[in-house]
Amino acid sequence: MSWRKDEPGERDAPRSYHHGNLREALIRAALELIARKGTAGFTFAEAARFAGVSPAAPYRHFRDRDELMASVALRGFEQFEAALARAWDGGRPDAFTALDRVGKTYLEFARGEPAFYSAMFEAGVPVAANPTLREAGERAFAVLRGAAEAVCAAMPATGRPPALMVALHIWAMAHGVASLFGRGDGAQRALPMSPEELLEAHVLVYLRGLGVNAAGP
Amino acid sequence: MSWRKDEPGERDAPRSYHHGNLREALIRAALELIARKGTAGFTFAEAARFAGVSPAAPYRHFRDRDELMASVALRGFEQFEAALARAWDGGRPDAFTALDRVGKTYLEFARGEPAFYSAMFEAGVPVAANPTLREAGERAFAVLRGAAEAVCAAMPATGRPPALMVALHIWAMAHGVASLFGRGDGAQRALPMSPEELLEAHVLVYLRGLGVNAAGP
DNA sequence: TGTACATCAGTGAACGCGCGTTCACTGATGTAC
DNA sequence: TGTACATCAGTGAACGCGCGTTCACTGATGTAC
Repeated sequence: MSWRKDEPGERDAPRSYHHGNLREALIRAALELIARKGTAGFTFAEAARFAGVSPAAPYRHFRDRDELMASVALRGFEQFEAALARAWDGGRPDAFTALDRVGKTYLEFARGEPAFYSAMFEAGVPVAANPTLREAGERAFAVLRGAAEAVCAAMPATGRPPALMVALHIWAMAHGVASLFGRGDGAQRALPMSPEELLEAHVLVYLRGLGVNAAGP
Repeated sequence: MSWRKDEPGERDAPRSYHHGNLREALIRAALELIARKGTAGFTFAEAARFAGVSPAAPYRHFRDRDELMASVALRGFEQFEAALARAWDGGRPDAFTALDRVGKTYLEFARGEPAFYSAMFEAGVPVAANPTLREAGERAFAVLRGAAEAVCAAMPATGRPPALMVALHIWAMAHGVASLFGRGDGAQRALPMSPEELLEAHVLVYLRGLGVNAAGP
């Protein structure tokens, strides 16, 4: 058609016959379309249109829509891991302060990246069946696992709960609050407090139940 | 075509020109199709085919696919409420035993009724924007709220947490564990314990954190 | 009890549309010499 | 430095398909008298 794109959002380089980085552009197109219309209302053809290429072009990079979707989820897990690791920051200045940051980051990701979040947790992408995806998910979980280990290490040695269980509980709390109350879109419920406050209180009660004094020395 | 249906699953009455209860049949068809292929892979036309009627027939009962989807979610909330209320059973023989049953029932529903669960929580149905749906969701939540109140009533009057917060926390724990680990389909992660055990331990630690001795007298 | 009529649930044929997918192609890029 | 060639990313036209939606219709049901 022309040298210009049909859609905005891809201004990085002047288009030539070769796109340059269509694979990336398609992932970003998918993200944008999922954010706009949910995981259901997003098609391979539309992603191509959004990226400004012919409907046949995506086939050079993805076998089908599902593979593109899986790539979005993979990218999501990678960014999720990075965000959580940044928040954890080696457990500085102490495990409880850092854990609180991790919780807030979890909620922030769910709200700020609803497309990633949907692709990772709600779109029915078969994470367990895809080794690359599963490992990316496990790397993200490993951050929570590390945090749980630090929390457990702060407990008296007798009666320490298994760190893995604590990590799974932390994950469930963050995921539960994020899914139910912390999405950007309309799935909001009226709440007497913010999701952040709700999660913070939840973790505090939980840690107290473990026998930890999270308020610090 | 013939007197027989194209698909099994609808044998209740011998079909005549009038279906008899097409509205019900369409909801059940939607459930079956969602269970098979997820919320995305289910169409209005296919639901009609599954119910054994022409593609125009559903328009007598639902404005469009979204309205059918919302009806599925509504039915889901109703059944969810009923199941939770049955499990709670007025808090007998004591709040903690009953709460444990409620948690197990939450997980059982998520696993046993994945189509309802998806429609209610993952399909992007705008629950908050639809009064009927929202109220049905609130009635289901009210069961958890009642359980939380009973748990709080078992605490010493000084330092009782707000029952609403406790209810939201219970919801988040159950929902988090169910969503992450307790779905029937492939979204399973390898776990060192069953979702039921994980949730039970989670609630126990949480209650201990509230200062409650859930092990009973 | 029987007949006439209004109602309305479901029919079936038709339509336009966008999607997924394929194909032979073409233009840009990189590399060997 | 320049030329020839291989590679391959993206084109654009084409297709079959199923979906959503509409329409005038028809058969079943219920009700008034």
